Amino acid sequence: MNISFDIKQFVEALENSCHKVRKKTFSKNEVITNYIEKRNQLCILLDGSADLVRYDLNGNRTIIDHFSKYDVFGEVFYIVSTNNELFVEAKGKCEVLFYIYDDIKKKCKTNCKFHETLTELLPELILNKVTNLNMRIELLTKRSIRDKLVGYFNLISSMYLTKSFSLPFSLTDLADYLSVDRSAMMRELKLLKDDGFIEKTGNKITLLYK
Amino acid sequence: MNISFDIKQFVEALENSCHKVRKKTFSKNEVITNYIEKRNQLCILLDGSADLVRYDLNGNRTIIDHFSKYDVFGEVFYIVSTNNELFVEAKGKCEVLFYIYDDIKKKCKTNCKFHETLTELLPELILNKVTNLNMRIELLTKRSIRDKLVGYFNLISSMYLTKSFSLPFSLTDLADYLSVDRSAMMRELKLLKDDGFIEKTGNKITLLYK
DNA sequence: AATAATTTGTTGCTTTTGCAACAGAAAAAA
DNA sequence: TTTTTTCTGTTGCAAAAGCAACAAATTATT
Repeated sequence: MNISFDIKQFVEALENSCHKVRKKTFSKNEVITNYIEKRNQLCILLDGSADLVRYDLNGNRTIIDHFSKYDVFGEVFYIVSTNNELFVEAKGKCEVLFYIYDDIKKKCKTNCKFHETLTELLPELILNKVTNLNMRIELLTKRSIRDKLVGYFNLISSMYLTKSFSLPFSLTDLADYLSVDRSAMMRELKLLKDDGFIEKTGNKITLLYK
Repeated sequence: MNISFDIKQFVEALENSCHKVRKKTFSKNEVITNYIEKRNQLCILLDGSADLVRYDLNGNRTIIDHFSKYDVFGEVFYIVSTNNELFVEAKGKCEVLFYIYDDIKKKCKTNCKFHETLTELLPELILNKVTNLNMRIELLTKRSIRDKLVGYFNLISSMYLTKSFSLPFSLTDLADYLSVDRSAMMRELKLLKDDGFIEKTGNKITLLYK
């Protein structure tokens, strides 16, 4: 996305701020943070990729959100309801910046550059988030697995500006992201292939339509 | 929600701003606005209720979002992709404020009170939006109609702080909101009733569990 | 390099959901 | 008030999705 430059500014300002910011490194499958009521943490993924995951009472795993470089997450962006364990897990080596959001409102006495950058960039940062959430909702409201898959492929395709791409997810994770049964999704992928809509080798997809 | 006071401030500042703000009234079923690429309009619903609606290629109607007093909407919160007609329709008499977002960034020369209030309140406004979107996603990721219904009821119940409430939707609209077939939803509602989980008279629901 | 763990691909069977159609109730319009 | 329109409630049947189980392939770990 074209906000990466702004984010760099933001991160720099945050790191040089008068407030306490923690930076930490994680390796694959480690839990980066879990969402706790009222804490209002704001995290920035400086490097790597991670998933926001929930397990429901039936043991179904859902990938609520997928984060890559410079994405933001934390309770700031999510009201935590007690009956859902939410946590962010690293998909590989990750570098993460932690910050408590509430401090942003309390103006520091020295009126540092940090607050200036923050108030300027935060809305844009969050709007970017909103856009992602809306795209997600658009996918989830599709009525069939096929429509979800095609919708997702179109999204990736228009993001990378190519009809041929590797999925940023494993197929198992993609099913959890689209909130469908994995084997049913595999079946549908095969049908899409048989019907000549896509080509598929491993998790490399080529769109043949339009 | 507890942001209504802040929104009032916001609206006041907006109306007295140095920029062009349009206010307009709509009656039931009128189209308040449709989402147009790159316009970046920001709207505030001053009174009434309205739905953000999409019709897909198969003619399925989906209620993407439901707005009530002081909710914000517009392209600012949505990247418009060409293959989806998105519009907001009034569910009854509505009063709406229109504003073009891009003007917010361009600081006016006179450094008016408006910009101050705006930069202060906007992040909070949008965060509120994010929270709603996340709740929506949580509902949509539920794997069955029953889970979606129960999830939705729990939400309403905890919002109104009562186990007995009238649905803010017609049942037809609720199905579109949960993105499921209406008759299948009706069937599931009946099963929930038969299983003793809920009581239902018209669109008044009472939760019997917990 | 060998072993263990995870992911992919497939399938038969069951359950859930969607579709279509219709009658009655309720709400809106004339 | 009467008529028209929309919404609710129901059902049989068809289609889609979920579940479970397993082998093959791929990827990590030792």
